[in-house]
Amino acid sequence: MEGSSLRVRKGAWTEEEDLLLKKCIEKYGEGKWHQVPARAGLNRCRKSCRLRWLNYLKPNIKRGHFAADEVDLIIRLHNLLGNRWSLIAGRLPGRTANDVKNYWNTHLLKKNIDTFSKTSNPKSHQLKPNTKVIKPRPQILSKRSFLVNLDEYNNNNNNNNNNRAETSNNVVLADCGDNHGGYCFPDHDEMMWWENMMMNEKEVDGHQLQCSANDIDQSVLDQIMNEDNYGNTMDEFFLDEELWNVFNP
DNA sequence: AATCTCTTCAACCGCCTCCGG
DNA sequence: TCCGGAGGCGGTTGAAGAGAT
Repeated sequence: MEGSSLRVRKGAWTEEEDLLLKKCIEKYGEGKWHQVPARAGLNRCRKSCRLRWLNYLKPNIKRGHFAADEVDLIIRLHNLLGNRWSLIAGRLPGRTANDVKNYWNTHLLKKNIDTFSKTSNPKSHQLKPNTKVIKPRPQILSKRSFLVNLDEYNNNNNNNNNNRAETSNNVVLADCGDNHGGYCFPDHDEMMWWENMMMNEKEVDGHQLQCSANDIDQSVLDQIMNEDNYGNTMDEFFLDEELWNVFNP
């Protein structure tokens, strides 16, 4: 059992340990966490190293107060996704899942509880008591299975109406996370996609997932299929009922 | 000044999923 | 098919600092 060894150090990290870890990641890159403690000369378990890097040492991590627009986004995404902190954090550049979770628990959770008990202002961005949180089912696809299934999916649509753009299938999202080495939607497309989804909150609450297949440009799909890196690790695909069935016959 | 209480957030823990042997 | 190891995630804890009494 990890962390049960008496020899493994726990607790707050020292500057020296941070430095060792940083140098190790710079030299060998992220990943292979089981090798990191030995490589870095650290008396820490792999999980501790990974966490320290992802939540604290990694470059571009944004520290300090959450801006109003970030808070707004967190509230909206939490409405949609529930406690899927890594997904939410993935839409907030520089913020980690731990940061978002902590912020929610310390700042927003209390607010929501207060809001529930005092008011039901429809214009409020606070969680509505009866909001049904969408919990999309994650599907992990390797490059191979993604391409096969995508092919099947397109064939089905082509058979039906010969025009993907007219399909009613709804793709929910492709989570690329930040560190998976997999495909990410280009910023603009991704932003538009999320904006689109969140602008349609009413239907989302009614469980109709929002991004139809024609919202994802063919060029984006082409890029997925040509992306060499895609699928070496895995990305999650969240699918609506119909598309889920296509991918899981 | 001392003590108590509250808040924050870094870090840990346990669980789940995937992959490779 | 099974099993163990690795990566990753969400929930929880506890130390440290801030504020109140």
